[in-house]
Amino acid sequence: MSRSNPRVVSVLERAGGFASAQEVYRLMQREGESIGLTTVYRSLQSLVNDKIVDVLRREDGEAIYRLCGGAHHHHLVCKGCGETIEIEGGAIEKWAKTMAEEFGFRDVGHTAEIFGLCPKC
Amino acid sequence: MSRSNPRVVSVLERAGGFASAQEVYRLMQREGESIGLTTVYRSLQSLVNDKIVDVLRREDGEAIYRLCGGAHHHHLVCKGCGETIEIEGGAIEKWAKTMAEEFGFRDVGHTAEIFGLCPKC
DNA sequence: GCACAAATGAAAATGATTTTCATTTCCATA
DNA sequence: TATGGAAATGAAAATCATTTTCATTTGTGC
Repeated sequence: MSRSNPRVVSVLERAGGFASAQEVYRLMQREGESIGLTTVYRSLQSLVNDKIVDVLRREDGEAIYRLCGGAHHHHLVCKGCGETIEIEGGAIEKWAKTMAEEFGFRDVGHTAEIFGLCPKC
Repeated sequence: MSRSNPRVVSVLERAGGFASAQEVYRLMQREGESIGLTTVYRSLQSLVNDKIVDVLRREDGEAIYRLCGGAHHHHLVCKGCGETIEIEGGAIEKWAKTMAEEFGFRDVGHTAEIFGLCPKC
């Protein structure tokens, strides 16, 4: 079994928000780190098992990972040009917690994104 | 462009809850319906466009579909067993509107989902 | 019947993820 | 310092859902 790889953690830290396995791999390549795609996948799985990393899914089904506990934010995405603005969740955090409690859910995370046309488009 | 296929709708009705494209296909085969996998995918996409069908993702990334009332709602999804509860957005609707206005976005929609472990898992 | 657009589906392509398997790296102990 | 085995690694192949291609079929109005 492969161990949680500190180099992968480091990349996730620098990536800030979410990153897919493929993105982590590409980033490490670009930075001259020598690592195989297989190892990236195994490290991420291991990190998820250890609850160091959170996994969820993009709209297209690709798995995306982020460090747990790190401050998280949401996105305002332009349908026209793709510009993305990071925004605060505000009321959402409370909403998620309330809903989860109401239905007895534990170990809870959430996603929320807003999309529309930005002023330029 | 392919049209929303009533035979696919019918299968989703009989399936009750969620079904993946592959499952819909297998079900139709088993029932002697002559249909191609490609057509199943196209029909489901079309149904999603028309907001007749809801799509979300299994833990493994496979897309699953089900008929939905059409009313705008959000999901509370169990990471363990996949059980899904439809919940009200409440504060989110206002949050999305506020954020969009703040940045001058028009024509705005949003997604929000909560995931965690349900009481049984 | 005829032409033309839409629908269909088989097969190939795509892309993420997993598996296989041979090799390399670690590490404890002789 | 050897050495033997366990864990880690990664290249390449396999898997599997989904999409694309493209040739054929179906339906509809004239």
